[in-house]
Amino acid sequence: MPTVSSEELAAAAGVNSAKLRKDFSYLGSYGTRGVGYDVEYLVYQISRELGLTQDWPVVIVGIGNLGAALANYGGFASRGFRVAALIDADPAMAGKPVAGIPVQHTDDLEKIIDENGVSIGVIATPAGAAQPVCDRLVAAGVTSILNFAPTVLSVPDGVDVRKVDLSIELQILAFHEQRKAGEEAEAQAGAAAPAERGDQGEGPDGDVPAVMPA
Amino acid sequence: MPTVSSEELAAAAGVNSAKLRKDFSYLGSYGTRGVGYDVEYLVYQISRELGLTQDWPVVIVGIGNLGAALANYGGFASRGFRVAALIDADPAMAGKPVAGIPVQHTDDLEKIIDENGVSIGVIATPAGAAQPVCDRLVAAGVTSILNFAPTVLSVPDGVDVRKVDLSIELQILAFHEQRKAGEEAEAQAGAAAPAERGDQGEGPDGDVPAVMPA
DNA sequence: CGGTGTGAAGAGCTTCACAGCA
DNA sequence: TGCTGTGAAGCTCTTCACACCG
Repeated sequence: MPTVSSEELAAAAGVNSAKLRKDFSYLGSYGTRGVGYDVEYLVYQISRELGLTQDWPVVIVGIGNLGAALANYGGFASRGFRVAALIDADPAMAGKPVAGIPVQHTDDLEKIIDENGVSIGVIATPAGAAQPVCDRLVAAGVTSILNFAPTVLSVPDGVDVRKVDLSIELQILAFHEQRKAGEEAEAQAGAAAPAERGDQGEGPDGDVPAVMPA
Repeated sequence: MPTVSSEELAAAAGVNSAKLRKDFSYLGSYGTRGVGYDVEYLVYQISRELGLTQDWPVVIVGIGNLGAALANYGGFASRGFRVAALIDADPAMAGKPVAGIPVQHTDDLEKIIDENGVSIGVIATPAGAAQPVCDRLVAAGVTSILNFAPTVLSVPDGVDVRKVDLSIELQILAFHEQRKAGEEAEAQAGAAAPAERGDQGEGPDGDVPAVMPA
């Protein structure tokens, strides 16, 4: 498929084609009127804009189950991320390979950051260790942190933190589940069929419907 | 702290106090003018509305690193989730306890769902196994699925799917990181100081700023 | 007086609709 | 003719500002 129209892409993504065209237009005029978008060129332009064509060395601190899962996650490499190092506080872990990368000890954190030119750190430690690890990462020059620990991190200005709470997604599902149950009960009692959202509910976009008074 | 004002909560959450009050008002009028909100009562009301006071049995399918990490994740219990069962296709895993729960074999999936009244399933399998597992979960009565596998699942109407892509958060960080670098270069060349977002970047809300033409 | 609850104004985002180009 | 690129309309979400109440 050498070219694709905004209509096709919009249908695939579940959005309005005008919105898709407007969004693309912010990147430049990469489409051809009467034809559509050249797929290869479009992919390249979007990749470039998102930073996928760059090489981003990252370190993962805290090699428990989650850290190991992240180290093994295949999706990183294809998006320009390179796991430069795995770091853990447990001396017993040191040297052990995880996902083919030997785990290094926390003592060497600063050296590792420096030598690899790392600007993005992933924290997958227990809650208690997160803030100290964060402080050391920042002091060593990391300016973006992805935090999986259930703690709110404080960082100086200029450092970005994103917190991932694995239970939030479950909670959103439970919320919808609860509403489904409520609507069923309502439908039985009442008459009109309740509207149901049919979108593909793609991950992190916080699309919880407004809560109206009962 | 028996009561709290919208101003305090808003500051803690990094949002506007008017928004917070308006949001709360959709749940009912739980505040007291001149005083604020009764903390305990507020917590209860919000918990109830979000479904945290209910018991949600969930099954986790695919007990690799990620599945194990999820099974061990402490945040679930406190939000009303109970890991009813762990399921894996590997016979060698069967019976082995993970997070204190014995892993069961995929063969018994339907029975497990049924006996535990599970309506929420978590898929942490490799990509290839996700759709078949999903189909079986749905056939067995699951109506909400949290998908960690890098695949888009197709499900019948009435079933909610949420897809978590662990690399998306990293990508958002990398995007900001790239912009920081760009802005620095700009600031050196030009004069005006570029605006910088200072919020706590809380997890899944897809707040990527609009991309403007270079 | 202090702080909620909320109508109204404002800002930002989405969709429409069509001019314009291959 | 077909589909992009985009001004303008429409809509939703956010913030303001203040009446009202404990």
